[in-house]
Amino acid sequence: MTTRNQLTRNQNLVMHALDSAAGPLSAYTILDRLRDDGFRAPLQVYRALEKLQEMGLVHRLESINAFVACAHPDCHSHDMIAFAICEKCGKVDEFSDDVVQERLGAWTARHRFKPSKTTVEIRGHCASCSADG
Amino acid sequence: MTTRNQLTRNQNLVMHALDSAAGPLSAYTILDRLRDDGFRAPLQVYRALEKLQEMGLVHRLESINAFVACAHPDCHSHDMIAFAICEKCGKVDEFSDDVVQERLGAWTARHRFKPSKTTVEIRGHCASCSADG
DNA sequence: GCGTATAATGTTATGACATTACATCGACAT
DNA sequence: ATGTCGATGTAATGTCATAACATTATACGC
Repeated sequence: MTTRNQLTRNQNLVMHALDSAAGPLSAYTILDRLRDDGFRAPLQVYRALEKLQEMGLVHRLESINAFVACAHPDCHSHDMIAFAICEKCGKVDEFSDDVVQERLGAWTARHRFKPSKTTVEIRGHCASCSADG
Repeated sequence: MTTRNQLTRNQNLVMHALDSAAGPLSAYTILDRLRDDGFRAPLQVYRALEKLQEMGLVHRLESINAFVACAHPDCHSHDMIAFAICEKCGKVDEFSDDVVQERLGAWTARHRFKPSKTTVEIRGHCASCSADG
């Protein structure tokens, strides 16, 4: 976690907000939670999030416009990360699948498509939430 | 294409706007293009889009907040559809992959996760755009 | 035809998410 | 001290999506 120590104040605050959260947070929710720390404008959050994403410490969930702390020690080891997002409780499971990665890679290679970012997000109900009803 | 004939006026207009477009359109772009046809408010577009998506005639691209006409005669034949989206020219390729579907299905089954919607979107540069530079 | 239930539409306002533009500050090398 | 570069502060604006409520169209049993 060498990168972790080089974070700026704002990046640290945002990272901590995500770490302490049970699930993903929207940028504006993060903003609200950091009001007492001096945050005033969305841009302070978005700028920090951008850097944290570059460092692989945070992921953006495209399908729900929210951000989540990376669950793995170092996410840079995978190109593609998949998410299972519970629409009831908000819990997010992060996983990677080499076969999926391979297949998508095969498609892009075959079509000479140069991928820059791949999104795999499954929304639904997690085990405990679908048990509830 | 039986469903196609049962579309309402608004649904028809939105469908036609997407059909005539080279690539995906945002809801507000659709709205602008339908001003002359009497469209005034975003909701007219969003309501039509919602129905068209239910019928499988239109897909929403989560990662770019845009909508695209389905490329296949009947998309209901697949649970999961993947998209390759060119960030330069906007071209979208739609495909499905049984192996990917299988693997994601295996993961959700193993974790007793009940999926409702799955998003697979690859952003990058298409063949012709990456050739350009 | 007539009443009625249901779906679709029109309109205004508002909520939610994200970026542009520009000024300032701090660390650091020259 | 000064130029440079990255981070920050702030206001304004742009973009995407839905809530709430009134009205109109359509289908269907009688």
